[in-house]
Amino acid sequence: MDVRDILIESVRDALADLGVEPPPSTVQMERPANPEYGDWSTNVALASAKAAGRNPRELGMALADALNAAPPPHVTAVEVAGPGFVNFRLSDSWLHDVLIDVVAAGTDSWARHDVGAGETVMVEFVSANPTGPLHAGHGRGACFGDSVARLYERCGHEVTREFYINDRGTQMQLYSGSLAARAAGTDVPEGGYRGRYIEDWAAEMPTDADPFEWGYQRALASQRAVLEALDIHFDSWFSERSMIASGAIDVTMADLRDADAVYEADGAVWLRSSDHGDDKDRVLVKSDGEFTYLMPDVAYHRDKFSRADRLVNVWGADHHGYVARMHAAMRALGHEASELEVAITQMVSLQRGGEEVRLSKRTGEMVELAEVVDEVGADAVRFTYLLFSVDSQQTFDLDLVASQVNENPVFYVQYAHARIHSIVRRAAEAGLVREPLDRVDLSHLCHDRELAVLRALHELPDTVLRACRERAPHLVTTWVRDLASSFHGFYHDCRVLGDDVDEGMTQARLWFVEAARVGLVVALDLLGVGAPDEMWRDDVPAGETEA
RNA sequence: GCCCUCGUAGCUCAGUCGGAUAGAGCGACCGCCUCCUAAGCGGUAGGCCACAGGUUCGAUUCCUGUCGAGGGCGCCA
Repeated sequence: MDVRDILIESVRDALADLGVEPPPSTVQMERPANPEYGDWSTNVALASAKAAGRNPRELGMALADALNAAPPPHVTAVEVAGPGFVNFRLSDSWLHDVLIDVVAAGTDSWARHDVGAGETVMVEFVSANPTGPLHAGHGRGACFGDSVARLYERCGHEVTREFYINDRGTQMQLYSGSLAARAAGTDVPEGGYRGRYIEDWAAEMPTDADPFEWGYQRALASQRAVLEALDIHFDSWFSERSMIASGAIDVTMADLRDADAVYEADGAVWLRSSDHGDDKDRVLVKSDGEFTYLMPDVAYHRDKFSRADRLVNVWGADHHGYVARMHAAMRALGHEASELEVAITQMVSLQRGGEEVRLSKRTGEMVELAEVVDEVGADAVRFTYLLFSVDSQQTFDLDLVASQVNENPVFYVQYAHARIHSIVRRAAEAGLVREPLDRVDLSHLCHDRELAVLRALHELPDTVLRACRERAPHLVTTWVRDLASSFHGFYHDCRVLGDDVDEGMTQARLWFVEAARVGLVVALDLLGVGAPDEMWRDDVPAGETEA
């Protein structure tokens, strides 16, 4: 049982014994930033004083007295501080229990949850038009979406990753028209695509190929390749065109009519989206008989709901205005808005040498995601995209990330893992075998550096849960940087192996190092970043030290 | 005009489901390798948490307003 739950239980029991009415609905138990305030702290006396009609400080004292009279496991002292915080001091043994939990669970189970059991989630992300390569701006949504999917999986959901392909419509026409024009040496059509890749691909295109189909496959192949390079794999690629053939669009329209959610005006068919929270009604079928982009999109989301309990969409900030209308459409079809969650990623601005690079497929100025991956590597790309909250705009300076390889935070974290592996390897070379955990005396682990690592490990399960709930993978990035920092501190100050290290200490630390490894591996996997066993700088060959 | 996100150290950003002394990296300065990889560790300097009100025992965190940055508000996709 987690120490936090133990403490919360004991607080509840003590409050009941003290006759506190009404009992608090929740008891907050957190680890204070300042060590002066103990290892764990609760504000329950402050929070429930008013309802109980008692003075917070006095209530806190009574609570502390009761708890001190019969201390819960690990607790050495309970004190009251400030306006009525009740602070617990624990022996290091609570952290040794954390180590035991971590290594018992291992990389498969530590920080795994079952809150999502029985719920299927479909994460739809990237969904770029098949009219060109993915650019660096798509990278953020790609890495974010995949990591969110990993978080849902870790929390027990059954997850499908889906890529929606807009394989019909105006943009496709312009794209294939541009390819054909380039191939023929004529001017690209008005509003067409002018990127360099158009020239390259037009040159590649066989003369007898259909520019539409060939161009479609070419773009798709390009996008798929770079996603694979980033270790992002979709379970399904959903074609917009397929919904024409399957009649899904017609069925959707019929459903909307049955729900009295559409009407005709000015020769067009309108969705009554303003009945469901949108600013205004939206056109589904134009007066010329063509669909707007919205109609197939609604049909698509309707289809997704037939395949999953919960939908998560990852959209760029330039699409946030469509959230309300899509929610409205889904409500009209009988779904709750809460079943469709739209995560908005703010824009990525790219710089090269401090100069802004504009991203636009139409003007042709772009930086391909594939170039970025080539320059800095997949791990650095993923880690960099997941460094910050997607609620903030991000500036990605290609030169900086490429040139600062040695200062990149991803290497800092991966290096911690490499150091662990190094210790394990040396131990094996020395013929050292870890004894069964129950025969190892963990009380050796009392160094501040060791305790800091164990405290961090205790937080991972909560961090994962919160990162999933808030769809915020950067919380995991922040956590793993913190763990790496604690571990490097340990590595610097504490030795695992050596003639001058007590045997019992070596045994305890071998298990300790295993626990740290579990934390690193779990977190890096959630980010989709590798955990290498060795890392050698280019200028320092393996086995040598720097001059 | 309306909607969304953001405004925290020189720079890039964490922290914000209300808590007790606001953190990291980079940059600057000063230290640490006879020792499991120095892609490492430690220290110094650097903040009216944009601004003004409000709620609260308590606000960087919640609410309102102002200012600033970016993105949206089509019978375009």
